[in-house]
Amino acid sequence: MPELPEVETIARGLDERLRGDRILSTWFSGKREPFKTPPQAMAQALPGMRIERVFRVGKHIVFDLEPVSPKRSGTEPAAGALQWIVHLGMTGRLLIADAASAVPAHTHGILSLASGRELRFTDPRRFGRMELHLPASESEPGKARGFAGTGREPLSISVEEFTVLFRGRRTPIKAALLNQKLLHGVGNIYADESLFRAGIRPRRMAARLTRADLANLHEGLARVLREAIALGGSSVSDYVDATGAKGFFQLEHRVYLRTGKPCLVCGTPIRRILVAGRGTHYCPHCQR
DNA sequence: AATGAAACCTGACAGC
DNA sequence: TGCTGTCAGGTTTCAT
Repeated sequence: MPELPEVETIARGLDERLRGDRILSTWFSGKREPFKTPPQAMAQALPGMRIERVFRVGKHIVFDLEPVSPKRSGTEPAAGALQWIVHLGMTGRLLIADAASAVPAHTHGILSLASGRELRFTDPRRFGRMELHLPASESEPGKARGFAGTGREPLSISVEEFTVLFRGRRTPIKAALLNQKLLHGVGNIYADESLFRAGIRPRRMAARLTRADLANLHEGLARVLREAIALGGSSVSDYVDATGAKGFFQLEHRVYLRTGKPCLVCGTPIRRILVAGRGTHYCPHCQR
């Protein structure tokens, strides 16, 4: 369901409310789909851990966990530290609830916390995933210890590095934007919205974009993501953040789901086509 | 190597 | 009311 701005909003809300709380016990459904790490392994590793921090990497939500009584060694991560990673897929939700409240349908994971609350993972469509990320072994001291995601961060990559990502790619620019091994975090809404802001047609070959096109796209993408984060993300159907609040960026969409409606810049009806198997919205006049 | 289509799931909604 | 078809914010896998 969520893309970078929605995941960022959820992660911030979870960090604010869960930091310092402790996992007492867990429950995981028997369904196979939502687990990259077997539920038995998570049920064994998570109890007794304290939540140090919650943050976003690409479309992943990362929980930094440490044993409650860690053996510290200088500035190194505490012995036994690990990360719990959640990807929400299309319909996944992470909600904080009172332990006494009714458990919603399609709940696949529950962490019971020392505060008396529960962190619940629900996902009707089961495209979401949970996994454990263990720190790199001592034998690889140079390796990054934390979960790094699959690609580069759209909000911190330089325009030079951004340009290099798309060099020689004989694929529509929209497909390249959705490729999480290049940039991670961009999904269907923000691909369409950033291409509109950059004035680029979604089917243009990535390799044939000019430096100016790519500079516009780099800028347009960062701007649309920042604005969306500031408004708490886009609530297109039933998206809500960790506190149950809706976002407001859907009111700022200029092309996404506006098929047939007049372009807000030139009045030309917005067109819908299929690119990389995804519904794609653009203005045939403003985007070339 | 890289690209596109299909598959994985369920729910909401429009039209008949 | 109920059936059918379409669509959905994502990723992986399998043919080309």
